[in-house]
Amino acid sequence: MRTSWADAVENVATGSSSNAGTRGESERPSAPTKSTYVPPHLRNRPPASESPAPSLGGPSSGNDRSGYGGPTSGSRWAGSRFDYGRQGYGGGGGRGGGGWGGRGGWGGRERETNPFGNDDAVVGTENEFSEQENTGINFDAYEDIPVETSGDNVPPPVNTFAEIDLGDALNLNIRRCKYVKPTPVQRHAIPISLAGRDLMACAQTGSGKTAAFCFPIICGIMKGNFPQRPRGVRTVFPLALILSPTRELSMQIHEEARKFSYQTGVRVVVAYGGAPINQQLRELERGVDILVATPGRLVDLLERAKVSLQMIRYLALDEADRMLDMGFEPQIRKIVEQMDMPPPGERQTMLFSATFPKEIQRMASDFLSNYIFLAVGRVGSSTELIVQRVEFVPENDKRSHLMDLLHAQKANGVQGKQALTLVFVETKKGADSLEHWLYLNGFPATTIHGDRSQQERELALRSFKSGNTPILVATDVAARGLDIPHVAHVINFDLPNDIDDYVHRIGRTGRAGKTGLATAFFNENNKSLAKPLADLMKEANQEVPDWLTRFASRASYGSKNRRGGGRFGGRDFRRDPSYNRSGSGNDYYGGGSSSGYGGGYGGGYTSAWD
DNA sequence: AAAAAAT
Repeated sequence: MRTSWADAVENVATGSSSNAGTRGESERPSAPTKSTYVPPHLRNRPPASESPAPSLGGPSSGNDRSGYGGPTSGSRWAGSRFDYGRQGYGGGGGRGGGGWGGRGGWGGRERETNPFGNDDAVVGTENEFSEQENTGINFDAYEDIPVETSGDNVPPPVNTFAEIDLGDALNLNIRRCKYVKPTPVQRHAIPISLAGRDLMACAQTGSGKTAAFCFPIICGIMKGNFPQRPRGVRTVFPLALILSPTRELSMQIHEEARKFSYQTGVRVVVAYGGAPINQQLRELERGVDILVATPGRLVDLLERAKVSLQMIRYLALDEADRMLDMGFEPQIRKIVEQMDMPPPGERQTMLFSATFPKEIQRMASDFLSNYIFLAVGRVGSSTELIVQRVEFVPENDKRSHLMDLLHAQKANGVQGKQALTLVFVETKKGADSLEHWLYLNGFPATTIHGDRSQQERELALRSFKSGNTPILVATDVAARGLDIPHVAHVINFDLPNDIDDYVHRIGRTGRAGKTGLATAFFNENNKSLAKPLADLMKEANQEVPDWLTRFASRASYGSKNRRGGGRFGGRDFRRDPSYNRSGSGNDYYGGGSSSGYGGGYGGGYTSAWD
């Protein structure tokens, strides 16, 4: 195991007297031991979370679908739940049960862990988990977000969760999550999916889309009557599949989905690379309704015939543009088109993407059936609650400049803890060397990037979230999708080449109703970003320094040729007159660029943030 | 050019 500066620094920060840098995760109090494995998403939980909360829900048997018992008294879903025959060996269900296949759900004596942690502490603790409950949803920022839908017979949006019949169990979890009202993407997407329609949604991270696709899936699985799934074989048959680009994002979706599905009897399992596959296999064999996965690991599982997609009724692709950008298209096509997944029309498919370039359009045509297009405008929080600053910093001055910022930040600490600062750099090597340098200078920093082991990545993220190492140096692995509450300051130590990456990065702050600060170090190497950056800042009512305006006006640094008009990530290309299904390569977004998505963001690309 | 993702 690699010795990490993060470990060393974390120990310093927590006052540990153990030998810096040698104290591995296995020695942490709540860490897994060799005898009892605790999956990543359950580690570091307060002990209270291990037992069901008496105040909410029913007795522990309320999660037990494999027993002989009739409906459990605690669950208001008892009646309907036990009607659809998923509880194994012919319990009280009127449909002559056994439909659960004996291996799904929370079998045997097993108890469902309470994903909310200590329910008694829901109000006003400093517990890091209760802080995460309202993951990044800033409801007030949603009032005037523009939304556009198109397609045949679009179901009308709802204004409250109560208008939708999601069922008592799910409603209770929504309350536990402290969601008071649906976000725009939820208001539109949930009725669409509940109506059984396919959906192509352009929406940003932080718009509440995880719930938007999870609620209908969970609801559908609870209410649905599915054919019996084979048992006694080592292959499992999930009913829903959620694909996402990064491991951390998959973990995060899994954590959220577990909250939404708590005590519904719906079991969510996550599978991603970098973690031992055997533990994930064990989780799968204990039953899975919803599988959350990264593409690589899922392909592995499919090739080993550990997972079959034959029973998939719901497919959700999250951050689809990101997945394409990362070269996952072949794997995604293999999963969706070349394995045993039911074709479009026989499953319900939801495709989420921040942008809508040609490749995504093609994917939408291939994966979706008579879909509804939904575009949600940018979330106000990302631009209005974030103060953006750009400073001209030559390459060689970056470190000392960073030090100045961090010193200033130190003064802003609350409760003896420094405010969380996320520092983005361009390369993995750069991340390590900056972290090392910060460490040498007495700053408690850790780092997250693709060259670190999954264990190190997860440790770094936890350590950052908890405030033990309040400085996180990151590559773009952390740019999108990750929800880290309470990041006070995002520093673009190295600016990205693409304005959308910039937007995603700064979107790590200004979440959950908090204001945020974003500082960027700009120099000659970032010329190409000058114009889009100046435009973006202007539009967000930020102060644009004169020198940046001058850089920007010198324009023509490969002008990005953005289209699509303003506020949306894209538009329904089916509405365009030039669109025809025979597909002559007539590219709505074309702009004459021959470069595809993989060839860098050329003309075929439209930003959600233009 | 870099990053991410299966072993």
